[in-house]
This record gives sequence, C-alpha cells and structure tokens, in this order.
Amino acid sequence: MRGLRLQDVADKAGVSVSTVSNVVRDRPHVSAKMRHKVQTAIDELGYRPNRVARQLATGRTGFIALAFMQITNPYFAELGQMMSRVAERAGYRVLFEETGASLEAERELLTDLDSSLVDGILLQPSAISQRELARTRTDVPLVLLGEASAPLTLDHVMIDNVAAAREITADLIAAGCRRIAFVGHEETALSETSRQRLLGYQEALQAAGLGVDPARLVAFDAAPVGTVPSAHLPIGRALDRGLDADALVCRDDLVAFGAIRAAQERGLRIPADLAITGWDNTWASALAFPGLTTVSPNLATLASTAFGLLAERIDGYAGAGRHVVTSHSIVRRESSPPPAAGGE
Amino acid sequence: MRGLRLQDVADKAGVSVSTVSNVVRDRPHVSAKMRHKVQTAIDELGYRPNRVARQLATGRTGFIALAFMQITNPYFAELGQMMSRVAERAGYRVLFEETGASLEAERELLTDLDSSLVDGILLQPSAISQRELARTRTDVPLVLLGEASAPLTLDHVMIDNVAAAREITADLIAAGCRRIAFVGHEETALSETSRQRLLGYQEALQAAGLGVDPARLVAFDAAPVGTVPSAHLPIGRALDRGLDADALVCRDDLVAFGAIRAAQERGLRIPADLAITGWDNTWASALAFPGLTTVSPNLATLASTAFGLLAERIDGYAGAGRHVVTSHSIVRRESSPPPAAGGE
DNA sequence: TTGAAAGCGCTAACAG
DNA sequence: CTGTTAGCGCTTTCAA
Repeated sequence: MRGLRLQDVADKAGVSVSTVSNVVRDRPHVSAKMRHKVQTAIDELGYRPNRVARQLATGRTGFIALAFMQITNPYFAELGQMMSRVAERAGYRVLFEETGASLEAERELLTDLDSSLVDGILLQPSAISQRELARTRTDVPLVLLGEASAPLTLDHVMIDNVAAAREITADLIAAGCRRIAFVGHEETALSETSRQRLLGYQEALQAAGLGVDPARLVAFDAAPVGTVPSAHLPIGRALDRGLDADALVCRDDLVAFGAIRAAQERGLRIPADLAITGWDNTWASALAFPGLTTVSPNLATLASTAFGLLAERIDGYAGAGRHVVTSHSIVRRESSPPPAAGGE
Repeated sequence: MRGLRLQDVADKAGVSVSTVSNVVRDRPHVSAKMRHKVQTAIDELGYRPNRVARQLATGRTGFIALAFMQITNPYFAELGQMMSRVAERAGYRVLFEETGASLEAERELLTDLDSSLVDGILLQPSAISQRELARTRTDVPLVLLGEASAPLTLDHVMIDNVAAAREITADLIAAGCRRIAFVGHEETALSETSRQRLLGYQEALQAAGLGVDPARLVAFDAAPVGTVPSAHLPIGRALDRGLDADALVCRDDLVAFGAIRAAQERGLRIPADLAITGWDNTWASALAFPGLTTVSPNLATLASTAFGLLAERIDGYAGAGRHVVTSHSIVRRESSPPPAAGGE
C-alpha cells in the first residue's frame, strides 16, 4: 500500500498522471470514459493521494490552529469541538494548541507555527500584549477570540462581556439580592476578561443605586495550569472571614463550582442564603446541584463567525481588522432566585 | 518572509544548500566557521524551514493522531493534554480526532488518516469490532487505548478495570455498605468498558458473600454526543421508584455527578444516606460537593506508555502486539464513608 | 480533452 | 568537510 503514486495509477490505466490527478480531484473537462477507466484503476489499486505532497504543491495544508490556555477547561473543550465541526464542513482540520497562558507559548505560536504547518491561526490570547500582537508578522492569517483588547488591524470575535455582566448582575438585583459580591478575578494581574466583567458588575450595581463595596471583591489567583482547580478554598476563606454577601457573581463556571462547594460545605442554602452565578454555560453547569445560572455565549455563532473571518483571510482578503460581537444569553437555573421572587 | 528558501540562505552565505540544511538540522560534521557564517545568514534573513517540504522529503510528518469519542468528556481532555506533553518532548505534535463513538468515524480514521498525514495513531475505540481492527491494514502504526478488547496483533494499553471495580466496591463494603447498586451502564448495547466494571463490581459483592440483585443495576443510554449529559434524570427516576441502595458505584465521573445531583435534589445525605463513587478522577471530581471518591487511572503512565509503544512502531518495531496494563488507584473523598466507619 | 514537464522546498546519497 | 544532484508525490501551466 505504501508508496503507491499517481504514476502507478496512470500506468495501470494507461493515461497520464495529470489525467489521474484531475479525476482524483474531481475536476471538470475529463471525459466520462477516461474518468471511469481511471476510477477503476484507483479502486483496484486502492490508491489514496498523498496529502503532504499535495500540500507542498499547492502551498496549503488544510489545517488551522486553534490556540487557547488549556483544553481541560470545559469552555475551551466545547469551543474546540464546535470549531472542529465548523471547519470540517469547509474541508479544514483543526490543530489544538495549548498555551498554558504563557507569554512565550503565545509568541512561539505566532512565529513557529507559521512555517507552512497551518493555513491560519485562531488565537484566544491571554498573556500577549495588544502592541505585540499588532506588530506580529502578517505571514499567516490570524483571527483573535475572546475579550482581550485587540489591535484594530486584526480580526476579532468576542461577546459583549460588559453587557453580559451587567445583565446577570441586574438579574440578581431584580430577584432581591442587595449585597452582591464579585468572585474570582486575578489578584496579582487582572486579566482583560475579569476587568470587563467587573466593569459590567459595577455598572449594574450603580444603575440600581447600590454602592460598590471593595470588601465584596474576592480576588485570588487561579490554580496553576494542569492542576485541579480549587476555587472553593479561597472562597471558603472569604466566607469564613465573614464576607457580607447574599449573592456571588463568579468570573466563570469553574469559580462558580468552587463557590457552590464552599457554600455547601458551610451549610448555606443556595440560593436562599447565597445566590451564585457563573459564566460560560459549559455542560457541568447543567449537571451541578443546584443547576448554575450562567452567561451563555452562543458558541455556534462564535465559532462559525471566527472561522468565516479566517477563511476569508486565507482566501486572500487583506482589508482592515473586523471586530465582531456575537450574541450571548443568560441561562437561569436554580442557583439564583427567580426574578419574580421580589424583595428580601 | 514567505517563499524564503534554503537556497536563498545558501546564496547569501555563499555556501551550498546542503550545508545550510546541515546547520538548520544541527547535524555534526560542519565546521564552526561554516556554522557561524550560515547561522548569521539565517538570522539576518529570518529564515524558517518549510515543514511540509521536509515532511515530503523524509516521509515523516511529526504528527500523531489521538482519537477518542469526544473532547468534552473531561477524561479525554486530560488524556489529550497529557499525551500532547509527552509527545512534545519527543518532537511530535498531537492531532485530536473526535469519533463521536460512531463506527464510520472510527473506520474512516483508519483508512483516511493514513494518507501520510500522521506517523501513527492512538485510538480509544468504542464502536469498531475487534475483528475489524485485527484486519485493519498495518499501513500506519496503531496503538489502542482503553478496555475494549483488542486483537493480539496490536499494541494495547489499559488499566485493569475489573480489579479497579472490585477494589472500589470492596471499599464500600468495608465501610459498611450492603445494598450497593451499579449505575450508568448502557441499556441497549453494553460497552466493553461497562462490562468489565460490572464484572468487578459483581466479584466484590460475591467475595463478601453479598448477593447480586439485578434490581440494583441502573442502566440507561448516555445523552447523544454533543449534548449536555443528564444522568441525573434516569438516576432520579430510579430513586423515585424506590431503588433499594445505600451506595452507588457509578460507571464514570459524569454519571456520578448526575447521581450526586439526583440524590441532593431528593434531600438524601451523601454519604450517610447514599454513598457514591465515580471513575476517572477528572478535575471535576475534586471540585464536586461532596468530593467524589473515584477510580484514578495513572494518566501520566498511561500516556507515556502508549506513546512509547507507538514511537517504537514508528521507528520500525514490527513484533507482535504488546498488551500493557498500567496502574490505577482509588482516590477517597467525602462521597463515600471512611473505611474505618465499620458496620451500618 | 489529454499529456509532458517544470516546479513546490527539503533531504540524502554520492562525489569531490 | 562541502557541494551536486536526484528524488519525495502532487499540481499546474503550456503544448499537442
């Protein structure tokens, strides 16, 4: 089977390699007779085209890279799954690339991966600066995902984090919560993601005439990459120190799971004693008890939009960066009180 | 930057392409002087080798495929992460391939992917039969993962599912549980995985002189691929129908999470009223409340063993199939009573 | 419509 | 130790 070339098929069928090539690629201008003769030879020999040789000849690999912090975060697993499906329909394969949120890994990705290995890159940056991104060689098409601020020159797809944070916080207020804390933003280096979500949280409080109490901001640094997340420990400590809150707006679902655990360990009823919300709507938020109220990005739209932009770049589009905001919704489950519940 | 060839570097440095090639690949027998001259040219030009051309010339891609049901299952995400790290150290990249547990996808993988795209395949089969696997063309090196029975001709890495199931069940018995149910095996088509875990469960019960009551087997079909798992619904129904059990040995962690939710919805205390165990020890089992007692495969060993076997095959080993059993342990958390607890 | 031949960029014999 | 050259298997003009 190995080493079966276009030439072998051509010999067997008594035609030229280019005719066989045309048949293999299903191109027009091949007579039905030829096509049949060649197809027979292909079938009998069990010929399969060598993708690498084709890649070298065409200059395209049919691969795109999808780079993010880590695959064990269910949000990225779901994003990756969705992206693979979208890409597959267009004949692309997706290569997952973990950066571990490290600056070097993100840099390396942009320089090292260009080497004709992929036709384009989808990157959800977490460490690299906007300036460095802007300066990056435009060698290989690049589309950015997520809320990190992106240079105007690059394509970028995100959801409106500020609005979503505002909405989910407003929901809690409408349900009667008055002492709402924000949980899970970074302690040492605030990420752009956390910044935007904090902003929306603050806006919602102010719009309701509620003060923003710094004592209700529970920051901590996430567990090291590859480690089991353990958000329940710092949250537990905050509760033990007497955090004065009737609701927790968590930075993401993983933090929210930790919050649920910390609350339950302390015998707090959710949402009666403490409402909890998350962010991402991954599978686990439906399976948690109580079910987690959370921000749900429209992953299908996000993935197809991002892939679409990248495909256009690959096909030669060279215009200015396009910044697209895709939709989200709030999924209400049992971890937050129903809006109809009224005041305290 | 694009279209910068070995020849360009050679011209600039005033040497031949093969010398440049030798420098790029860091091969011996190049004088320090030459090396320096060439390296300077490489740096000034910003040359990067074209991986695809190298692939065509060497016949190796540096890719291996890792194929499994679905990436959103945290076990596979963690396995994939671990495998990527192991492979990276050996200079390989891992291509994730979702089969969705479909027979066609697994077949396609073995025929379609061989086309010089990857140097080898790691497959955790779920639908394809042992006979079909045995008959598969040995075109591209293949190593099987998981407990599906594998043909003797192929390499295979797994943990001892029967023993692990026996151990975790015996643990529950030692802690005083007497009415232990098994939860989450398939209703319509029992998988080999479930079969082995059921077997170990049964053996432990019999070894303790406890009868095996068919009424304590709670089977149901998993949610369709890509859907939110909802094991809590069928488990809830079983509880409502009066399932007579003081412990649930769950097929895997996802089922266990559903069991926790179903139990908590009904006000059952875990483990006092109902002990629950899982399988996989994914990150979520530490974050659940109560923390989940679960079987923990040694993922690092599993990944490096499987990769090692595959690398040997890629490097030409052509001997008989090797079947390796890697270690596991039981991680005890709060969802099961401590062994010291004694009788009821 | 079909065929011949020149690359795609790199590696690896072999010669010098 | 360095250079020359013939592939790797496919695509793609360009002639026929």
